[in-house]
Amino acid sequence: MSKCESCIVKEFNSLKSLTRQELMRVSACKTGKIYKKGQVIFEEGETLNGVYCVRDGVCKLTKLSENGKNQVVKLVVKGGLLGKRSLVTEQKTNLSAVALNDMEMCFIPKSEIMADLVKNPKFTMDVLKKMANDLKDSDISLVNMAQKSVKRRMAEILIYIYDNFGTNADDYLNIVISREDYASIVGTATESAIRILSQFKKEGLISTKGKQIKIEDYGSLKWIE
Amino acid sequence: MSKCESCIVKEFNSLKSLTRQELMRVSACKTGKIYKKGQVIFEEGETLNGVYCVRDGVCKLTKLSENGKNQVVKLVVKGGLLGKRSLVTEQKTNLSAVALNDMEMCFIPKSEIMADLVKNPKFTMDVLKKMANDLKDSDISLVNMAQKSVKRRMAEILIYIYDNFGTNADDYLNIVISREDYASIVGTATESAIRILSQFKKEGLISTKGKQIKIEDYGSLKWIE
DNA sequence: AGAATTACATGATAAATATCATATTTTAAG
DNA sequence: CTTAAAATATGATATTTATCATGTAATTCT
Repeated sequence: MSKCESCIVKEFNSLKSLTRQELMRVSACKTGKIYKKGQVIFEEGETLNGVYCVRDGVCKLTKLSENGKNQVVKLVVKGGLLGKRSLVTEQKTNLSAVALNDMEMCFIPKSEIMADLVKNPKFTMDVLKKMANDLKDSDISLVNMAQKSVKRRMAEILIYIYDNFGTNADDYLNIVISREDYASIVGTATESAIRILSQFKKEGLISTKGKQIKIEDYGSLKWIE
Repeated sequence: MSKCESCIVKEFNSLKSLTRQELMRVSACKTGKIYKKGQVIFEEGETLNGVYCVRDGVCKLTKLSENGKNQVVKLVVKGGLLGKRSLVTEQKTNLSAVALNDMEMCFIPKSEIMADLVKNPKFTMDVLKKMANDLKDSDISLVNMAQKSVKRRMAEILIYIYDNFGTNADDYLNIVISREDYASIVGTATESAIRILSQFKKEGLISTKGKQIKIEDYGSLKWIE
């Protein structure tokens, strides 16, 4: 397993603000973990005793609603850090994490990283900034959810995935998820999600191959409605 | 104007984690501000050069949606601190703040408080924790917005206001806001908000006197649907 | 106090979305 | 490879919510 000091993945998260010395210490105590598609990384209500650093793959962060449906709150890819909030607040996690494809992660015990959080102001400030940004994103999501139509939200998540996670060689979106997941991101019934994707297909905005989706008309999708 | 060192309001926010010395410095440079009902404290996109500490009154934090409607993201009362995010990220604010009734606030210049944020780990950790909690609340709001009916959301905001901000001597909710604001909190059309409140009234769950609302049947409201 | 503005209320109707039913296709398991 | 299970698709219908219209009550202004 590669050492934290030389790991490029950390460039995308707060760990980059640690000193070389701190990184070596973290590296020594981290453990690598592999998760298969569909596997639960942690469950809402669990006590996390560390943070997870995503080296490869994608996972969804979900929250259970009172009506029993799971809502996807965020997608996390390479470089993402899971469990920041629980690290800071000492509370049980309020989200579940589930692998959307095969994943490779590093687990860093809380005890190790907490010391740095208190002692290294650069690291603390970086975590603080990341958290502030998450909060901003969350506000945006809230407004989208409250004010936009399901069709619009679906178009936006497709654009979001395209912009942030890119496409493979055949131009299909890199992130491949079920219609049920799309429904749970957008906050609608699975059938409604399917219907809207079918409609997009008929209108030539997207095309599909199995679960894979290709964006055919970015502009129209972006400015839909 | 009272000194920060002896101000009880700060007990509700991160300022309580400052040392006596730091508080005296903050106190020396803070300015008091009065806002009338309906007055804009700051507007989305503005550069904030400090944080606001709410001494009295209530304000709403809103975000403009692309469709031109304002969405209320949060209500802030005595003890609340506005502008934390902008302080930390050095970005322009992503929310507007509008007074819902007459307010009394203290404004603390950024320059003064930033030094403490970097030097005082206890203060930094406290801001971090507050931010983490805001994030958790935001996730909950997102799920509510995505998965619950307008009626349910309306019931919940009434319960929320009752639980968090209390009632006056006549048992009417302390926070008095227009139906339009209710609509913008719940994320619905003003007419729909009005209709639902009328329905609640018919069902004996609430009663009203002008804009004031009294919760008559907390239990039924809480478990509605 | 009276006029004007704004907020509240409610009906009628349209549009969006959910739910239930039932095929069909795709994927996974043996 | 075959079969069972799961995911996708689509119709029919019900429910929820938005929009438009119009009237009444409450506030504000002068």
